[in-house]
Amino acid sequence: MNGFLGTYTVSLDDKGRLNVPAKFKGPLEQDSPQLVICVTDGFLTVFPQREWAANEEKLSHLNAFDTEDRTRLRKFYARATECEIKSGKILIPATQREAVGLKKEVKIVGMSKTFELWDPGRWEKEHPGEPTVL
Amino acid sequence: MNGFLGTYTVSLDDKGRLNVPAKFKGPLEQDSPQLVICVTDGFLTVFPQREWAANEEKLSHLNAFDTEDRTRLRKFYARATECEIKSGKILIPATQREAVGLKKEVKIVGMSKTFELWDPGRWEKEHPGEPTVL
DNA sequence: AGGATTGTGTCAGAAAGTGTCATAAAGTGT
DNA sequence: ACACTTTATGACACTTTCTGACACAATCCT
Repeated sequence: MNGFLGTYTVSLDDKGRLNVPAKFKGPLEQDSPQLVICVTDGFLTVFPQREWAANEEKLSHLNAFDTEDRTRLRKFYARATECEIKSGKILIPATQREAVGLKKEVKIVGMSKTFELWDPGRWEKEHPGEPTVL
Repeated sequence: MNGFLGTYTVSLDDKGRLNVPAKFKGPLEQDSPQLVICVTDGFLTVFPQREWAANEEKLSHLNAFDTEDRTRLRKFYARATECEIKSGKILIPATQREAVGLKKEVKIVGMSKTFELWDPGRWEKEHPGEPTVL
């Protein structure tokens, strides 16, 4: 498996659940249904559990008693949520949806180890003419 | 489990009890209902029992006869209280609520091993534009 | 002791999250 | 091009979680 590749357009259902494309479903479900969704600059980044842990590892040198370090940790942790694929769908918490303006339609963009969720409008604005592949 | 993640807005009930979000409840209750709440710079830090013990361990090398070390120890111990989750709620002592200006609404901010409680006003002032995730 | 304050358990209604299924659409093999 | 399989969508019923409120217990104060 080569990681998450391609750009899809999928829909959220009435409760804000993402219909995960079959190609992403496999890797996610067999590894572990757990994942972490993090608000980045105007879009959401989805980390499979293992990948999140790897990133967290990189912060382990920071000192939770130091005010500045704590601020950095907060940036990381405060914007994240733990989620799960259930019945092939991922519920994106309402607040995260709102934070990046997700409505009914969502662009899913593979980034190998992780993938991103974009509002199609914002995606087009920041990546004009980018084809939707797959 | 990835520890405490995300930013929530929850309410205190009429007696000042924090309604703990379900995602935080599990870890807290299964580990042990005991926890320690500590006044930090303008907000409260909540340590699950085990995490408190781990931090205490780290401070054990400090010298109780050294003036500076004593000051640091005091910061840690004098501002802390032992609390408990009961019926899924944590009673925040009135003095701690007042110390950091908590009113009806509270921001809960996950910090992995611990989590923080902020007055929304102060949170927004110190973290402008930070999304409320979850 | 009496009254006030603070702490605790519980519950009902509202809101949010979850499982499942029928239909529609897309992809596959012959 | 056809029949068949897989995948995506939308809808519905159901469950869990959150909130605010109430009643009662414990504690403090004079």
